[in-house]
Amino acid sequence: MQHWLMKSEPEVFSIRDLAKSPRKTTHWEGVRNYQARNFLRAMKKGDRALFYHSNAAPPGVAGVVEIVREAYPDPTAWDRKSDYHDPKASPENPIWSMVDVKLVQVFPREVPLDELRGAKALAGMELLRRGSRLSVTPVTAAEFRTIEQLAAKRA
DNA sequence: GCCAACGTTGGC
DNA sequence: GCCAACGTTGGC
Repeated sequence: MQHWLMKSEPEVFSIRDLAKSPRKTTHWEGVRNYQARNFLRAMKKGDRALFYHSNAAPPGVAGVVEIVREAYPDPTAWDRKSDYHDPKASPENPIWSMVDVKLVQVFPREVPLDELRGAKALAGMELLRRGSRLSVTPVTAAEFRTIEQLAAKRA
């Protein structure tokens, strides 16, 4: 099983929105970066991902989701009314992919970014690299476990 | 709201 | 293929 981290701006879609969604499942649409898209395509059913709140105060990891459907075309790419519209995409040439994710757990507390930065075990995390902006990144099993443990701890 | 870092676009 | 200009991300 692989592990991942997926960013979402809570003002756009938060982990609470996911908890309120039918079957606690959503389409992870709108990824418009090739590297992030390729990570989406590498995801396997049953993989787990950390749900990260970006552009938040404070930003941090809010919980865990599971990949319940592997990559398939993202129809918002050729929807001219969508914020994620890409004029180069079409049903014949979808370009962009999405997966479906299901909520596994809302952490009892969010693990804020500064706490991630303070954890020695996370020193190599892609998310923490200076200038890192990728919205989907792989995470090692050890990093994933470390963050779960931080979430279970009192601040 | 600012701005550093990064990705993309397009002229040449 | 280079690279300047531009747009976006996301922490602060």
